[in-house]
Amino acid sequence: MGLAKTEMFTDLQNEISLFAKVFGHPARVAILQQLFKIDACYCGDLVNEIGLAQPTISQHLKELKHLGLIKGNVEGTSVCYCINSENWAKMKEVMFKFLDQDIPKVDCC
Amino acid sequence: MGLAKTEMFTDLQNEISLFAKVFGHPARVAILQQLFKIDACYCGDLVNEIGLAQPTISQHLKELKHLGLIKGNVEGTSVCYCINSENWAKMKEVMFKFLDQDIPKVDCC
DNA sequence: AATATTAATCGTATCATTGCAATGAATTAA
DNA sequence: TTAATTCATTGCAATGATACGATTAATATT
Repeated sequence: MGLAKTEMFTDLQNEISLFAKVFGHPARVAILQQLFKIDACYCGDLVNEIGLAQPTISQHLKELKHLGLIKGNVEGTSVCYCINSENWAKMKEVMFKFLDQDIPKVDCC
Repeated sequence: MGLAKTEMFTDLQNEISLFAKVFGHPARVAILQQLFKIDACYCGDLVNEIGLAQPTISQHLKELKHLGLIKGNVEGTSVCYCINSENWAKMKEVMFKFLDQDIPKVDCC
């Protein structure tokens, strides 16, 4: 069906999967890495840096913005993007807790 | 096109996105949480715990196994799954480095 | 005003993902 | 041997994701 049955999972499980999903494409990973590398970045710079078409980059930026991980600031005809520090920290906490669980001592396999 | 152009990204970017993609579904998050909670877990237990059909769970398990994050051990007619500690640690290191980047002091927005 | 620049949106083609019924494979129990 | 149990695999239908050309919207420049 291509549709995750979110109603049968906990809020935390859905939250983790939503964050993970947005990192599940190399273009969005590349965008975020670039935003970390240089403090502010214009959409056009990302189009040049990454080899995808402008509408494609714009769409990926939209998803990152929708999840609150980046902010966009209109400056004339161009738009400056940057990491949303507060939300990134919140996301990091959620993901760290999930990834950093204690691995069981007993190994069944 | 529904197809990520992996060739235009770095190995690290592709690796991060592959790990993230597998966490991008709440069922797989739930499976992993259960495997952390109880040391060993049979496929049937997961089908009961999570409300999805057996073939669906089996498919999610296959993806987790394919990425090396879990191991499966056949015991008679049932199969016991558990976390692959070594690979989980490797994955954690990669994801931590990505998530834990220094947030730029300068905020453009 | 006319043009140029930048980025968002729309529409669409294509491939991926999800979910499950049906079936098959392997082992165990009777 | 037959039946039951457990899980993997197959095949299909439905939905989601990706990419981009064409267009639109907004601002800046001339």
